[in-house]
Amino acid sequence: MAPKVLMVAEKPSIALSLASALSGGRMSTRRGSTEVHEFEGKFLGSHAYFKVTSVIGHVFSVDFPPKYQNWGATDPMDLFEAPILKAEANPKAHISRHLSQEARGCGYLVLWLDCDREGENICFEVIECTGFRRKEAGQNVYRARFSSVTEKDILKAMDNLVEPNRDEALAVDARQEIDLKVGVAFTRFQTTYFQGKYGNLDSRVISYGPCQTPTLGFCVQRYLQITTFKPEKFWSLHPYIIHNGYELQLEWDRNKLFDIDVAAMFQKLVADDGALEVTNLSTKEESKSRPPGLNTVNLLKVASSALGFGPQTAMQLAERLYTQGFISYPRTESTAYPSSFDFRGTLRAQQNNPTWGAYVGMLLVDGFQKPRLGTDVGDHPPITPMLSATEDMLGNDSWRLYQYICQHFIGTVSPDCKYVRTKVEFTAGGELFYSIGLHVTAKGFTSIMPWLAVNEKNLPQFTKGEKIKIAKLELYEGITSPPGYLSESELISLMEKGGIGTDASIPVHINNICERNFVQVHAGRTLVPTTLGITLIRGYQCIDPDLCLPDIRSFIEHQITLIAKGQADHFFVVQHVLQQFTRKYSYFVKQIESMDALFEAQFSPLADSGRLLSKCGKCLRYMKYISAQPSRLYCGTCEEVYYVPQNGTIKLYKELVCPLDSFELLIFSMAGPEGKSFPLCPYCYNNPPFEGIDTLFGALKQGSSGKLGKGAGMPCFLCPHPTCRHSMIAQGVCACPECNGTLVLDPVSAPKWRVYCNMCNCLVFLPQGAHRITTTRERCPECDSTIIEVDFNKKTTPLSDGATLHAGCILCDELLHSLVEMKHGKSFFRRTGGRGRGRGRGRGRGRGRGRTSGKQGDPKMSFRDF
DNA sequence: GCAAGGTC
Repeated sequence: MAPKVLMVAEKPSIALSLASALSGGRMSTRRGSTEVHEFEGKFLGSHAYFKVTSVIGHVFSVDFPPKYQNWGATDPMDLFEAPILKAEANPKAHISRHLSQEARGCGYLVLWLDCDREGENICFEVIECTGFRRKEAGQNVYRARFSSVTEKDILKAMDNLVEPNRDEALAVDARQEIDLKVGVAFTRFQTTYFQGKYGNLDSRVISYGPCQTPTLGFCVQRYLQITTFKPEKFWSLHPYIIHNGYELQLEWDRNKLFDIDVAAMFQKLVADDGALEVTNLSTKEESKSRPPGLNTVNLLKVASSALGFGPQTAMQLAERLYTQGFISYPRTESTAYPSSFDFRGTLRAQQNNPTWGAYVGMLLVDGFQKPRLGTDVGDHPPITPMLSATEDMLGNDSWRLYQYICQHFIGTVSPDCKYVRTKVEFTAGGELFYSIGLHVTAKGFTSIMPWLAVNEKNLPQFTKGEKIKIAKLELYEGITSPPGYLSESELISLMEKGGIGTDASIPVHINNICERNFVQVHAGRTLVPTTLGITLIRGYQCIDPDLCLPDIRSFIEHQITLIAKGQADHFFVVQHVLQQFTRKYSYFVKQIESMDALFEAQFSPLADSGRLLSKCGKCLRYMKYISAQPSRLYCGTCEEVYYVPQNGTIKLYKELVCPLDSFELLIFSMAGPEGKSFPLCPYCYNNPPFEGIDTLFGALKQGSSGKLGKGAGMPCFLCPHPTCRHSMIAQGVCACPECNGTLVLDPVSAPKWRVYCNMCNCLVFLPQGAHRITTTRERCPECDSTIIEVDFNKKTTPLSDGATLHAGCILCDELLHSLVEMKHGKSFFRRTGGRGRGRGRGRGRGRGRGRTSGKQGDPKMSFRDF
């Protein structure tokens, strides 16, 4: 039987290209976790059956075991020596299972992962998943090394299969462990230290990372340059002449002087002379080079500085253009085109484009240029257009990015821009002056990239030795000015130079420091650090400047490169680096007070923050509500903090009190018109009073609503208190038709009365405009739902005799049922939570909510006709 | 609630 060969690429697009190239397009494709392309062909000289599939980036990512996940119970110091686990990076994609299934019965595994360290690491993840080399012998693993995804390179790689490089893969393992331990330890420590102390410190997490912190460092460094800048006056001598009808201001050879007396002395010398003598005339042909191919980082810089798109947005737009077939793969470091690149074909695709088709047609006729040599990193070719498009097809934002990519590509194969530069030199009173003229002789690529055009400047004719009267002599007084805030584009350059992040992760790091409220993006996409960002960096500078310098990344990179090159052992390198960071960490902890001194000067203590909101059940004094993230209540008397749900508004709930702990109840309203509102007791929310409540309602902890977030405690709609009128027991109406949850009455939803599910996003509108809707203690004899009482508005009451009061079951009462309307949030079809996590237990007991089947059978069915 | 790196 012909042997089976499994080939695995890093992403679906490469699997497709590979399969197409190797099969000559004769293959069959089936769906799976990722697509699988199958065909027959030759492998190592004999007939073989091929399957080509892919992963989607890394299969695994590292994390700490569960017992280290509890912030309160883990000393961050212990993280350095903690074990680490590899878990599937995207469990929903089931890549591991996919690979193991596809590998079954295969005799050969060929690894086509990207040819960089990360790719090498993924090779071993794939080997792990397929179980190759573990089961029977006779299984062979090969690594294909390809420098581009072209048919030529693919075939060449097939003929030169090698072994995967374990050292390179181990270097990545080392980086993962180091980044995890260092990042998480510092982040947890400084978050818990500062978060608990200051009220107006607006950040849920004060993160630290060997990439994000130096990135922030760059922004703050510029900020400090600006604030510490001392403007200085300077003076410059500018003679004006009128010659052959031109009025000209000449430049001074000394440019500027910072001493007015000396400048004035030169002014006098020149003025006394009164005339300028032309001492030299020179002309030179110069050229401005067309750009090399476009890589990701340069695309991001232009997108930010010229198009106003942040890196994250730019990448999203590029990604979409790529999947729609308008541009080539947008993540590449290379600026050199592969030798086989089809310039003519790529240009031809654009020759009918209404915007630049004419120019492209001209290039095709007159002959286009070979592009400049760029650097070839061996990943992907530069970013180029594929299909021609117009603005109508793409929409404004995509179009602008696409337009740039096209202009850049066409620019790379256009002629250089040629111009003549004329310099005329003068002397007067012993001082030298000059004027420069520019005359473009061939626009070249600047006709397609007009913003790079050379500005023409005409000069009149001069003759050497000629003397020209000075029309006016100006002693210009200027003042030096500080640089502007760091632009995003400058930051990207600095990161690239400092080796901070990669083309794919640079946008993520920038986004991170924005989201953590360390910097803000201002007009012109400049990055302005916040008080928090500045204080953090100044703190690191006080304690251990290494922590925020780019060298911290280069140090790690350098160390793991030793592993990659086989010059050092993985274990010892990790141990050594972690030892260094452990020392840095413990020194940082010891010295944290010097950083805290800076925080004290900028932020106000908890006791001075927030506004009085509700009474503490322990001391019966008012607690303060601190709205800065993470929003929380602070009891100054008990010195206790009670977190509340985030991303919404919180109000006192009619001075009602929790029967369990005497804390005053609050009403939390999620943002948005359909955001639900619910009561909660701050104490119960932080300390769920019923044992097992977190496992019982585990689905909520998973963030079924998204808004409550992980670790959310127990709002009243989850409370099983049998008599409190705010509990789920009292406010629950019936079972959720969508999940295992319970529909509860939104107590403050008047006049748009509604019930919502306490688990998923199911929303049911009750009779609108009613004066009052309340739950009763009665249950429906048919379906066991809670009977609700509706007090209709006098004017709009649907009751025949003008009565306003009506009680009934929303499922079985004909009138109520006809007035009820079901809505969903976005995820109609998604079952959040999932069944069988222990929920349902304890529910339906006592005043069960419609789970017991009445004559209608499954209550879900009754929602069909809503 | 935490890092950085893939890719979607």
